[in-house]
Amino acid sequence: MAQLPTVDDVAQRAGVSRQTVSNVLNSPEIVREATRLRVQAAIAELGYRPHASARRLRTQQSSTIGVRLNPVLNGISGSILDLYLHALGERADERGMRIMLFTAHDIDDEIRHYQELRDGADVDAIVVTATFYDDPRIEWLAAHRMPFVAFGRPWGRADLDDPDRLWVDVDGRAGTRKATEHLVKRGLRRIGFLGWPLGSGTGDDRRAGWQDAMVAAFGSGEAELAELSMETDEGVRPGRVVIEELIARCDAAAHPLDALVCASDSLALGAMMAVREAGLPHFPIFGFDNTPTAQAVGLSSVDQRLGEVAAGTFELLMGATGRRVLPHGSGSDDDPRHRLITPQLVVRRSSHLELVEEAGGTVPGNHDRKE
Amino acid sequence: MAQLPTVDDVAQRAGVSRQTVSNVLNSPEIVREATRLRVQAAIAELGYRPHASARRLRTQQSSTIGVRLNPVLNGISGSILDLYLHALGERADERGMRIMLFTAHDIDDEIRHYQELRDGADVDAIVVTATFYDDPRIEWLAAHRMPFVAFGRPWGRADLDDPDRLWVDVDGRAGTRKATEHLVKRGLRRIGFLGWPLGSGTGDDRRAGWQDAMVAAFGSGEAELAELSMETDEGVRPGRVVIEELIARCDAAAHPLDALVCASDSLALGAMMAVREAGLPHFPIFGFDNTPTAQAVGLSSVDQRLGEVAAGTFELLMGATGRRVLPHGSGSDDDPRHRLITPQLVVRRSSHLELVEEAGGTVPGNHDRKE
DNA sequence: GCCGAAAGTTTGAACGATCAAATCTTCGGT
DNA sequence: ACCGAAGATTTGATCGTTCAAACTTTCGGC
Repeated sequence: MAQLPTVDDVAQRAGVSRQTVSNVLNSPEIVREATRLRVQAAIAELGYRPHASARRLRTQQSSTIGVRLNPVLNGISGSILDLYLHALGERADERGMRIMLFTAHDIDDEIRHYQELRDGADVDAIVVTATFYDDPRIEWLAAHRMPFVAFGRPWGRADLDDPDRLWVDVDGRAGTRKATEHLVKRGLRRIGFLGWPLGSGTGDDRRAGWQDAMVAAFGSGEAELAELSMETDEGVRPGRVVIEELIARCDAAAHPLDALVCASDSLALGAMMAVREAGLPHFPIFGFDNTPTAQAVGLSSVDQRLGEVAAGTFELLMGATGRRVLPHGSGSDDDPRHRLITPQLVVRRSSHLELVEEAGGTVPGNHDRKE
Repeated sequence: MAQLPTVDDVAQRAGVSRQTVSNVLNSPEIVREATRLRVQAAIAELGYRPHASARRLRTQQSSTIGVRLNPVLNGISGSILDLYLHALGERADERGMRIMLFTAHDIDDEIRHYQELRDGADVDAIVVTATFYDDPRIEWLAAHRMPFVAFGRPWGRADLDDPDRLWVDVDGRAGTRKATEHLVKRGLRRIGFLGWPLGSGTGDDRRAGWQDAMVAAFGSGEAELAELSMETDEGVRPGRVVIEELIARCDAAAHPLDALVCASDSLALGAMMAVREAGLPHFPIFGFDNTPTAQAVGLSSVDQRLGEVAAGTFELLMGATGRRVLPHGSGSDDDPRHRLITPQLVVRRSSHLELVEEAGGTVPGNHDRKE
């Protein structure tokens, strides 16, 4: 058999017509059982598989979603998008969807790709990541009625509930609150926060969670909160530098720092190095993102549960169990247009460089504890 | 304009026929200049873009390659496949190609996906990663005459030069040799190697590079090589445990260890922790893979140059400058069927936890040095 | 036993492009 | 001015599938 079998081959074999074969595949319930079984047998015998491009041409659907593969910016945390991608891939498989990747050098380039993918009927929907205030990509997608989901809230926009703006995101505030509460429960009092400069939606959100917990537990006032927190740029080095200042400041105030919650694993790693240098081997630290690095060095962190995020992405695009992408702007009113995932603590034994105290097993299992 | 424009719309606008429009797009040289300009103007005015699925149906080509997105196994080093994917994406864009991702739970599942992608004409070729001895995926692809490139040599096979087996890989041996030579040049004598258990092609290859350099520089014999090297499973913890033994062993022999070359960044990170515990703050260590983690903690490493690997992948699939995938088994005899990329050292100042000695700049630039 | 509706199946057309062959133009040579 | 070949353009068919409408069969009710 030189050629791949087509519907006609199957039809001939089963003694029915093209369309009946097509029906067996797409709406089996309207075909009489006897015929259906005969056709299915023929399909199996010939090893027939529908030709995806032909189907797409006819249905104008690709069963494919497009995702931009962002350039690796920040060493450590860049990988969370990769983890999301992995999770998306698995969920896509369950729904019979595919993922098409593309790279772009800037936003305009990305929009150019959207257009190509749309016009070529290559994708049914787009997943937009790393969204920002007044994102032109969102405007473009909405204007062209292209189905999409954003990973990341439309920070600062009034239209959080705009039915045209589907989004999934991680509730960072709940995450840092959980981390802080965990430290409070362990009897710690002076819990600091190391975050990013004010103004980034995500960063402010994570700081708010720490603040919530501190106010609830100790009724901390503005002054104390300011004394216990610092802001700096993302990265290991900035984290290390700034945390020294914070420790010094608290020591000077005669209320030494007890523990630390950070806005990212990078910052936390820097802080971890600084506290070790400062001779505080058991200083508890929480990172955020639960990156492979955190796992490797035994840093406690907040896991974003990207599997849930990916599942939410498809729910928004295709409904709870649907097998095709819903048109842009549809969706029932009782179904919210977004998903906010609550992250999970991953507590690694001493909340910092744990390995030092461990017994020397050769192939240790996973000691992470989730809560 | 409700519908997207088609070739017919453009043809009508330009006062020519369908086929002429098609020719302008696919073989412009056979169209008279005047006509070509008229058609191009019409294309621009209407914003026409060819419908990818229709083209695929007719040409039986998808301009898409399939890549399996492997599950994140080992925390740190898993990301090198992601980096490769990024690089592939950029090269694909240059060639007008797309990348389709898929996930699979095991090898059989992966082959099932191959079949689907092939039968649906979804992809023109497959990129296979993490290949191993007598890989059934390779057999399947070759048997079904599906074009493919493997990232990773067919270790242990006699058919390294089988024209049916296209592969790209990184010359790990050259990488560890370079790293070792670098340490030799810095005046170090007792340079150890921390690798994986014998029998893994990649691991043995990396060990061989270290051995090459040690023999060339010092004429090291079997005994010394054995004394200076250890094997263990991949991971931070195993690395840390084993390196303590190695240090102790060398101290006992009255020839303390001076430096270390490792088969992975994970092992190197473990080693880094161990030597710091042992009170050796300036002990030079080289990792392998140049992962984000290595970058973050200032670990010297060997960069695989995945951009080059990705470029090689497309050269093998499509020729030096081609825009379409070559059929399986084609390719001229003078063009080798593989690419072996020489990696690059990334020397971070002291070849280990550098941050400690640095001045406290707030937003430091990239201090990595490549050689 | 006939009628009509419902269920099941088939037929022709279409999706939007390219291939192969047919037709029309151009143009140099005699 | 005519011929033939090369160059440029058009026409009909086709890729494999699904849609829409036409057609055939089944079956309950009177």
